This record gives sequence, structure tokens and C-alpha cells, in this order.
Amino acid sequence: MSRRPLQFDRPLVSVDLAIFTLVGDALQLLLVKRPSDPAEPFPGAWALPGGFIDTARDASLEACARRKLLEKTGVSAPYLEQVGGWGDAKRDPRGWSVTHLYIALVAPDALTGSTDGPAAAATRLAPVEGLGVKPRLAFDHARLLEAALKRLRAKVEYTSLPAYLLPESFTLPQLQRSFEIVLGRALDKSAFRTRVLSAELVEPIGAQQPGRSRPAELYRLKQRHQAVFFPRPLAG
Amino acid sequence: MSRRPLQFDRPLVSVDLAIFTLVGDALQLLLVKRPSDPAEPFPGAWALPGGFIDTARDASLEACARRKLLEKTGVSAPYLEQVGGWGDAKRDPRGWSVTHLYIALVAPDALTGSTDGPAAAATRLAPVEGLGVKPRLAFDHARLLEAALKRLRAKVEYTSLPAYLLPESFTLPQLQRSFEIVLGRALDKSAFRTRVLSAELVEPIGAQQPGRSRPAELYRLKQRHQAVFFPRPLAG
DNA sequence: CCAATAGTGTCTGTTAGACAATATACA
DNA sequence: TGTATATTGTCTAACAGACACTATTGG
Repeated sequence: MSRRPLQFDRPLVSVDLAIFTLVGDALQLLLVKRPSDPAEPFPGAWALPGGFIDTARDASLEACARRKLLEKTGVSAPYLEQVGGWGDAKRDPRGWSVTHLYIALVAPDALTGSTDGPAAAATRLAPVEGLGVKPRLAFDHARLLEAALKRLRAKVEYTSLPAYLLPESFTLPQLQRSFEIVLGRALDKSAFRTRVLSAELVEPIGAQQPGRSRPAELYRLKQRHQAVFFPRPLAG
Repeated sequence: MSRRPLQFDRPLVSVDLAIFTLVGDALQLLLVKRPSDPAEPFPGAWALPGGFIDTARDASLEACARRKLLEKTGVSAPYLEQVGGWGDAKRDPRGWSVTHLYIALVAPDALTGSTDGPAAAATRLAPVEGLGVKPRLAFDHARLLEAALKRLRAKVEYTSLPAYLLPESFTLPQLQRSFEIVLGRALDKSAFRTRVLSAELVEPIGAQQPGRSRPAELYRLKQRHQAVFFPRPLAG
């Protein structure tokens, strides 16, 4: 009955990241290739970036997530949110394990780290299709990704999250497109603009983006570090 | 660089529960007293019920939460939701630890286990006041409770969660009262009824609850095991 | 009848959605 | 001028909130 806590077997503890960005009019997920060493689980398979907590280096779960994000992308302060913890006896062949899933939203122009860095060869972007990606993922990462996408899509209905997928300055049509890509459905132009502008989510920077037609006003987020919650969700 | 994962120090892993119910027109939180053994951290202090994962007995984090819920309350299938994971080097004096916080909503008439059971002396209900409770809580449980309350109050704006704080059959005024208690503010009678009835959240059981005035219709939840999401939140 | 609470009806304000109309660039 | 896209305006529907009104019990 009164086994002492410290005598319990300790599970493995890790952090995994679902890092999203927007490239080529599609939502993209950053994947890393697992080492090909056959002694490792899922050798050579694609997986969410992540890894075990290093109790000597990581002050907290979130610090661990930020460290891994920086290692993989070179990005230090994008949108980062914990989705939750998943733990059971079977998800890692090495034993009872718990992982903590974080969503990170980064601008495509900030992703230089993953393409230029030394680990570039072991990294790729995969377009999101439905509730997953094409390549089969290691461990239970397909399940984690599904949870991340559900959380992301749910919050897009009533927050400004897709703004974090864009560069620092952007046009309202670009912002609308980012919402539409995440949601997977078209939005009404007029309603979208009213919603965004009346929420005071953005402010004009006084410049325009030229194109092959009428140029669009450029805006930036008023508060780069806090998501905006809209008074009403988008639709039923 | 290539330390093998299994060589990392493993954090302690636990589950904690914020078990809420409704007694005396107030939202109540179930607390347990920590053992008085001075070798234990926070001896004799009040804390959220919970404890370490038992990798031999618990198939998963949620199974662990359900087991602890059953042990403390005798309730087996109420509303249970994970809020998230908290882990850092300092939150437990015994070392780097991660806990996983679950919210449980139970009906007051189902809480026989905690008052009659053998562990009754080490258990109490404390009314929620603001974002916490009166007694000082052990560990970082005040912070966890605050997160649980924020999550609960946020979801009450657009879901049917407070219905799980009531017995199986209830009147609409009782349901409205449960929403008001969780939210901490009054709601309009007419708007509330329209909202609940048009969401097809409840169905009449064909009986009435007599009182000292006009009797109220009794209802029950249509789906006891799935929360309803309303098309719009309550207010800005 | 009166008190108390349950339940309904009416009106207003807000905002999303549909869609038409106008504005401004470049070729 | 023509085409493409940005931006604005008008109308409607849905629903929350305020609040007045009616209904039904017990005393």
C-alpha cells in the first residue's frame, strides 16, 4: 500500500513539436528523419521533432520545447502552445513513456534554420492533408498530429492564430488566405475584413504591396506576442 | 552530443485531479490532506488528489486519472478532461517532475465515496473563491487549480459543462444556476432557456419538481457522455 | 387573494454571411 | 481602355440580452 513514490518506475518523458508554416498556399508541417541506427526505434522514419527532457539543461517542459524549436528552426519566439500530454505503456517500445505536444506557428521566411543548417538533410516540410500528412510517422505521432490539427482548426474559428504563419508585414488578403488554408474552406471577404479590423488585431504600416492589380495595404500585428480572441466564432 | 535517451535522468511523473462539484450554491473542490510524515514534502497540507504513475497498474495517463478519481470519490464515469502537463526542476523538492492535470466534474449525490469511505478523514470540500480556494495548497497546486478554473470558465462560455455538476435529472432553473455559479455572474433566463433548448442539450423526463411555487419541469441530458458545443459563446 | 418562482413574448443590438458596387493599380 | 484584385457598402439572418408579461403552484 505505502510504496514510497521514489520507488515507482519512472516513465520516459519527452516533448514533441508540431511546427507549422505556410508554403505554396498550403499548411506545411516540419518533419525530421529518425536516425538510421537499427538499434533505435523506427529507424529512418519521419517523425515530429522532439526528444527526451534533459533534466540538466531544461528548466521546464516549455523551455525544453523552445530549445528544440530553436535547434530545428533557428526561431526563438513564435507562437507556442501546449496541446497536452500523452502517456501509456505502449507508445514507445523502450517502455512506459509520456510526451508533451506543443504547437508552434512560424513564418516561412523565418525557417532558414531548417533548410540551411547542418541538420538540413534530416529535415523536410510535408503539406498537411486532412488530419495528417502523407509520410507514415513514427511512434504515435500521427495521433499527436491529428490532435494538434484539431486544436489548431478549432482555435482558428475564434482566434487570430493564422497571423503567426505570416511574415511580420502582410496584406489583409494574405491574412484571409492564411485563415482559409488552415480552415480548408473559403471565407467571405467583407465579413473577414470587418472582423479583423474591428478586433483591432492589425495596424497599417503605411506602405502598400504592389502587384499586377490594385496594390494592397500592408499591416502588422498590434501585439506580436498575444493571440486575439474574437467575440464570436466563424460559423456553425 | 549523442547521449542515448535511456541514459537521461528520468523525471518523476504524476497525475493530479481538480474534482469539482456543486454544494450549497457554490462550486466546491475536493482536497486531500498530505501524510503527516515529516519525511514527505508538505506534510499535513491540503492538496489536489493525485499521485505518481504506477507503470505496473496504469495503462495510460487517463487510466491513472480514472483510477485515482475512483479511489477518492467512488465515481467512475463523470466528465474528465486533461488540462495539460506542468513540468520543471523545482515544483517538487524530490526532483525534476511532471504532473498532468485533469478536471473532473461530478454530481454532488455521487460523492458518497469521499465522505463515507475509509479515507474520509483525509478529505474535504473547499468552496472555490475567485481563482483559488482558501487553504494554501501544497506544491504548485494553486497554479494548477488556477489553470483548471480558467479552462473551466472559458469552456462554460460555449459548452454545456456545468450540466455534469448536477444529478441525472434537473430543472432548467437548476441548470442555469449551475452555469451562473461557475461563471460567477447572472444570466438572462429567457436567453438561457432558448440557448439550451435550441441546442437540444436536454430532454424532458415527463415529471416535475414541486416546490413552494410553480413546479418546474425535470430534464435530463440527451447524451450523458458528450459535452455540447453551442454555436456562439455567451458574451464578450 | 398573495407571494414566489416557472416559463413565454417582444424588442434591440451585434455581427457573420451573401453579394453588389466602387477603387486603383498595371498592361 | 481592360483586367485583376483591393476595398467598401447594403441587406439579411441568427442569436444574445434586456425586460415585460403570463402561468401555476402553495399558503
